[in-house]
Amino acid sequence: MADNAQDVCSEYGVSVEEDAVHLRDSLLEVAGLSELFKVLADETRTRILFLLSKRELCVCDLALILEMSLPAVSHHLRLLKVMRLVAYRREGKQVFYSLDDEHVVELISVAGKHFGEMRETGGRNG
Amino acid sequence: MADNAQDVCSEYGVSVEEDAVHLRDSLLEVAGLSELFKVLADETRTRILFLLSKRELCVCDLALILEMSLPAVSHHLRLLKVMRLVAYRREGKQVFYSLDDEHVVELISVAGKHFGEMRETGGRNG
DNA sequence: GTAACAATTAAACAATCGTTTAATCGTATG
DNA sequence: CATACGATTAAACGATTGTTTAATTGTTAC
Repeated sequence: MADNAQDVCSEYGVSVEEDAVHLRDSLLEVAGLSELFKVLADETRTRILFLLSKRELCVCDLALILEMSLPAVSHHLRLLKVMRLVAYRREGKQVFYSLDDEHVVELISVAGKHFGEMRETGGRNG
Repeated sequence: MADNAQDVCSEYGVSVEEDAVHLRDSLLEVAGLSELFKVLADETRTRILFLLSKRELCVCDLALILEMSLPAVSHHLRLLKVMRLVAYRREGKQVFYSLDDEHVVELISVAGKHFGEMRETGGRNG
């Protein structure tokens, strides 16, 4: 019967019908993962994490480099703290942040590799 | 002078001042990467990509498994097409989609590893 | 204690995003 | 050609998100 059939919809393909349960269950494997991608979905946060992977920086340094307002930077750092991606320590009036996660750089690296290969093969020019 | 100094701000730390240029330039390395993370930032899209990494599926199959409306699924697939992450072929009335990118599964894998280790060490309980 | 600076927080606003509903397109069938 | 079904598109709506502005907290120096 339908062994590797792939249609379902109305015409009772039944195909996936059995697999549907299995496939739906398998979604547990990726449950919640998008929360991490949400963090990197903002260009500013990707930049912050990338900078912090190079060296420890205080908030006003980041604001200077990124040419952004202090509250804006602080706002992003708050999320990074909640997600436990950065560590911070107070030194006088300043607060220094550093990267506290090993997977972030890996994710950035893979994404970079992706667009790198994209440019070689994919490009939409001739 | 300031060699590994890390303060700047107003009190003329000058520290990063030189590095600021270098650090700002280095941001080119991560320019645009968040576009890929934006795709995965939505739980539904992560699920779709994950399902397509397991087998080819038509739109109504996805709608069935994800328990979502057809337009909603189609809407997400549109973005995945634009981003060249999926391939598609028409077969009669149905359109079958499949994963057409090797990095997506890698990203999902790393994210999964992240939360996996998070649960071991990080947990917010004692 | 006051002043100055770094940082955080809160409220307000614009902009973006995802779903729904309805309409349209494409293909197969009678 | 009309009907049915799968898929896409468009408009509309609600919800979320990121930045700005202003106010507040924490620390150092006078």
